Amino acid sequence: MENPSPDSIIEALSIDCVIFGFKDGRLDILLVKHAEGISAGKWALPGGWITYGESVDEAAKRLLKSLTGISDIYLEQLKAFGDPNRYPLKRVVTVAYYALVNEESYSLIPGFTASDAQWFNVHEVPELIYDHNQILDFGYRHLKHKVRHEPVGFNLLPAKFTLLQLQELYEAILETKLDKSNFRRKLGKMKLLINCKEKQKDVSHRAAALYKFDKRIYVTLRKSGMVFEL
Amino acid sequence: MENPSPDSIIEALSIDCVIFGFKDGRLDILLVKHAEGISAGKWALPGGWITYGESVDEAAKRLLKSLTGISDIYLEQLKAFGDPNRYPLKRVVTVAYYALVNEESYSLIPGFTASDAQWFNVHEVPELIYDHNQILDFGYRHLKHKVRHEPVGFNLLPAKFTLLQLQELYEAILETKLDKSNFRRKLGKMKLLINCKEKQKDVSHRAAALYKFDKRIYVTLRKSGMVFEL
DNA sequence: TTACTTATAGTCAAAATGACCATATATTAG
DNA sequence: CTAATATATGGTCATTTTGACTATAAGTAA
Repeated sequence: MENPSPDSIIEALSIDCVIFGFKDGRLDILLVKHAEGISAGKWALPGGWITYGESVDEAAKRLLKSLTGISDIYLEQLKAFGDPNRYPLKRVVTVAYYALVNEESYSLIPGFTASDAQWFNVHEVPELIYDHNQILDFGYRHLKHKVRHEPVGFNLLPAKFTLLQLQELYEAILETKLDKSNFRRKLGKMKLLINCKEKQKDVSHRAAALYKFDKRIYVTLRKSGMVFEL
Repeated sequence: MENPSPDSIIEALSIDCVIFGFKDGRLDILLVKHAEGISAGKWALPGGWITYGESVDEAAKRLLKSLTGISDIYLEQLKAFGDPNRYPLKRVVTVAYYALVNEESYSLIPGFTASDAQWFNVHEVPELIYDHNQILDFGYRHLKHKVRHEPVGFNLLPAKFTLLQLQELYEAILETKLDKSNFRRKLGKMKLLINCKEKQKDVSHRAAALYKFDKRIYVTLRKSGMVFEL
């Protein structure tokens, strides 16, 4: 049994990406509108086919870039979805990825198989094709869980951020209100943040200090786990 | 493009299971010895092919049962492994599952494509076929992480167990020593355990109380997450 | 009876948490 | 210039949780 050529697709396998963005205190999700095929005109998670020449991880990166213009971001496998009837035309198992991006850093470029690419508030998502709403739900639950045990949330912020922005991010993901003072104290003790010695600009109130996170500690905490009970 | 018949296999997709067991304070992993094919005589994770008629989850259950005789256990998807060269003959993406079983409750029955099925101490695993050592490593790391945030460890114990057994389980998984008194206090406050009002039997020392876990609280803690820092 | 093993309960200082309060520093309306 | 109003930043304090120990109880085995 020989493999087809490296750039022909594996019929039974696809990729779908659940991409979270954050802006103005709202958690968003990136969707594309299909331009062709049986799902033309409908909203969907960005995705596509895996080819013989690339790993599944590489396919996810490639597809995300070609559909939205986004590259070099936090992208991690979520789960394979393998119900026999999830895709109408034939049997396709899809490997879902989830990604965290700083929404402001990217301008969306719909790829040539997508007629549109747009951010949606995670609570105002339209009906999606196939089982994509299910995949999205799974991804959101996963993010909620993960953010409490690993410092992944930082991928959603710009490189330099204020403590309030960070707090609002956690509030948006976890859907709770947090005490400002206690939040700061907890982060202080984690030693995860480095004060940039800079101030916020163009705000109509006292400017907050800007922070970035310490990559060394970040890696340690991702491996060892942490507790972010709030 | 039509699908083949429901019981023919999807060429590009397989399943592999990382199955953890626990006995006498040791964490074990279940391996099978292949009886046929290019990997005959070598140890591997239990696995096989997915057919067109079943979901990926169903395939995992079916394969685990046919290879080892084990059914009705905690089985959850781990991750898809999709390196283009992971399988020598053709391009195959495998979906790995991990399972937790009480080793004493099952007698292993090697299926007809396996010549042997055996428990190995998780730290004394032989060289496995393909990328199975990698998959196993990933599964072990996953378990270590998960056990601290969800009460999944209980699936590795018999229905009724002593607090010392539970502690030894955590010690084996996390590779640490824990303080007995503090461990009990922490568990007491979680309200996860129910005292069976029975005593251990046939031990040559003071008999310990037997506990089972409260399924209601168990489900709550699995959803909401918990903190089991030790 | 004594040694040995594990069970189970309790102590106590240190650290962390949760619910507050107080003050500082900036902008803007009047 | 002054007051109103945003947000920043730091602090208090009672309560809870942790970590490191100590002490006693209840069995078996020699």
